[in-house]
Amino acid sequence: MPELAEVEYVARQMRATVVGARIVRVDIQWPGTIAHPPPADFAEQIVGRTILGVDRRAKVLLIALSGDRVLTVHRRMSGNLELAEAGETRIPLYLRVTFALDDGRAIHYTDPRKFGRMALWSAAELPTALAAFGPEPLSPEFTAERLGAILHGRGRAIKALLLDQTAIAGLGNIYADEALFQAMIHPLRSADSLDADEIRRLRDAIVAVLHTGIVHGGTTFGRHRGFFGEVGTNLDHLQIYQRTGQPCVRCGTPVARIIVAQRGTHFCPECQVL
DNA sequence: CTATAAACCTGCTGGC
DNA sequence: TGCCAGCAGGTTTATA
Repeated sequence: MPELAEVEYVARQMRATVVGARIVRVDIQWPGTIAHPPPADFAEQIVGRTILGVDRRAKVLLIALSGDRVLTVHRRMSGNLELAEAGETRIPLYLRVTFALDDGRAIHYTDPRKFGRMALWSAAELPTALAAFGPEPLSPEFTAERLGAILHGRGRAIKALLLDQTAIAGLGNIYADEALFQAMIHPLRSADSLDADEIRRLRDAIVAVLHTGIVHGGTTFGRHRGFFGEVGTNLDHLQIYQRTGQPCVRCGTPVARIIVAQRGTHFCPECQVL
């Protein structure tokens, strides 16, 4: 599923390939994808604008357009952005939105489950649209001290807090499980029960698993694809997620699975004790 | 503040 | 072999 690492990887690919191109047509195959403004206005307000940059906040892709507009894309569960080269006429399965570029190429947004959402904002509106997110885990401000302040006084399970986008931005089910395993912390531990050493380990583990994910083009467990349609290979580097019953890579104990915050949660009962 | 559930969707898996 | 219930999970909204 597209979490921070998957979105960041595609943002970098797009930055290198479509910045400078002008969008000459927007076709909306499934209007439900467009959250704001109404689909007809969305298309009309984008046509003619040039892509100036591509960035990311949390799991949201930010495409800066000329005229002080920003196109936001949240892929949710199954959305993908893929480049179609000039002359490519094949229409991909589950196509929801198409952005035709002035050089004949196109950006295809596919999304089988239709959970993903796009919106167009003025540069002035953008901060409000993104206001609820917590700190970026890959930014310099995400120190052990900062994480400690986030956990302080919170009685929730640490895994539930890691998934809370207003606490920390960008972690999803895969990388939350991986970070907790690497830091050797049980997912049901109360957030404010972590000591200073555990907080430091968790901070370092979060940064490490995200960097690993980005380097390998993201985790393709379900449908994630890169901008060129390629699969991410980070699945080969996961140590705990979806390994229920298999031996723990650290101690050999079978990996356990429980439900935390309504999510399948994988951990080693020997390395991660309550 | 916290927990829980439902809703949004559809492909896929497992049980019978 | 074929059918179908149930699962998967990011986010929002509602309820307790």
